[in-house]
Amino acid sequence: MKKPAADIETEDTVVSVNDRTLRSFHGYQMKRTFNVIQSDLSRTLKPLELRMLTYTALVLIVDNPGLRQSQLAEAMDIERPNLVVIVDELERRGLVLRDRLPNDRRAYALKATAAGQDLCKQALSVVTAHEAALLKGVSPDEKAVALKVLQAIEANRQRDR
Amino acid sequence: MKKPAADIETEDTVVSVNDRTLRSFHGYQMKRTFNVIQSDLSRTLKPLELRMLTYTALVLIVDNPGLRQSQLAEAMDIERPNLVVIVDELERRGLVLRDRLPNDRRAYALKATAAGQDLCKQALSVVTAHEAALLKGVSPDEKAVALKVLQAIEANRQRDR
DNA sequence: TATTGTTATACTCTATAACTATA
DNA sequence: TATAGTTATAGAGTATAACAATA
Repeated sequence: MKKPAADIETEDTVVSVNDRTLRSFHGYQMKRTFNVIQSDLSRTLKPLELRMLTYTALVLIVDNPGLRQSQLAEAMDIERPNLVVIVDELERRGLVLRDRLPNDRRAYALKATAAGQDLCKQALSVVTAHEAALLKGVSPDEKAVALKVLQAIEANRQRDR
Repeated sequence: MKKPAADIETEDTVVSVNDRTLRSFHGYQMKRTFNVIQSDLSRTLKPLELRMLTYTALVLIVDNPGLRQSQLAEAMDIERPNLVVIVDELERRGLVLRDRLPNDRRAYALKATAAGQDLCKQALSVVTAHEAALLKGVSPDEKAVALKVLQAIEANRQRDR
């Protein structure tokens, strides 16, 4: 069983890593937490044969029919080339369709099939339950503040300098 | 220039992705935010030839001399095999040493060299400045709540089920 | 037997350049 | 020329099994 990083106990010493330096290094906690979310969510979605990326893409397509791939990539904050294989996978499984836009034959209008909508609904329910479990003991107010901080960090992103 | 995911504007439509489903999917925002931290931090550390993982390992070794590799891996929440190459890199650059423990010849006691301590100090200062920039507009209270939430998520981790 | 560090390996995610077809 | 999607590719992070040395 793993122990929290704050104090690592060994048979004869206690190594405190939660000191001056790392207390101020939020990236450290962010990474640990993201690891937890990523691995727990992967396990949660595994029975549905979805990963975090394919799940996110599916939800976005279901909720935004007609979305272009480049819009979807932007919404997911990934590069367009990396989205191609994700949409490929969803399309191969019959969950989404690539329709051509009538007015711009370069782009696709992404749409979920009935199967895709169905799987999305199932996935949504297990993910919601999973997140509720992870956020147990956290009040709605605290959740809201945390989300606001995450969004602030994203807004403060330093671009291309 | 990228736009926020909440509303994706195109020439003739506005696709809202910030709806019922994704508002409740915190992993989505976590991932976006972690991407920002990861890529910004990589750029910040690049002049020092450090990455997030090598930086974290170096800080932990500097602050916890004598740490074993398995303890360090646990503190960083990564698997032991993945830590080996990280310590290899730091050792090759003369930043840390692998001393043998006298009472357990299987394990190493990790220690930072003078050069390692020096680089750690430099890295710490650029990372601190970088985090301050990312957290601009966020109050200390909000920061504290966010950190608490992250730690709660980690504590609620679902293991091996 | 169990643990520390290691090797090898596979999979996923990320990032960039260059191509095609359309605009 | 610019944009949408694609291909190819490289790099980084993560996870597991199996091994040697030591406990």
